[in-house]
Amino acid sequence: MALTDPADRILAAVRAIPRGEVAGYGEVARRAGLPGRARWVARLLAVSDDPGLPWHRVLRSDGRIAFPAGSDAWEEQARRLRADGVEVVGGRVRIARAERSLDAEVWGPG
DNA sequence: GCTGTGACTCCTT
DNA sequence: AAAGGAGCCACAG
Repeated sequence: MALTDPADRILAAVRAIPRGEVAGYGEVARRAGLPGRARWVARLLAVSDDPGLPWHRVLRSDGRIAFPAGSDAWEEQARRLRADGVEVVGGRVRIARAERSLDAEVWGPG
């Protein structure tokens, strides 16, 4: 019954994020087989006391840190990400690319 | 059991 | 790029 618990699957999905990479809350939820439960992912990370949990690799869907900019938690997450080799600029991770705007792809300077 | 809240996400201005 | 609004789910009062 270990991995049958949704919470365990979510935490497992977070631990599965390789060092140097990041994932969105919604993405983690999807990987755990729980689409639409991004908020639950966030809450689990908040209450989890597992020191080995790479919670800092989980970002918002737009590639930004979910904490208020400048807060202690925000600072620590940015620091941990840089320690992972992830480039953080202005609270945003360099990799994440919002390709949610299909119009820009079709009508923009494509 | 209803209400407010939040480490969320998507769509529309 | 940014802001407003609706939808969403788990939890505390």
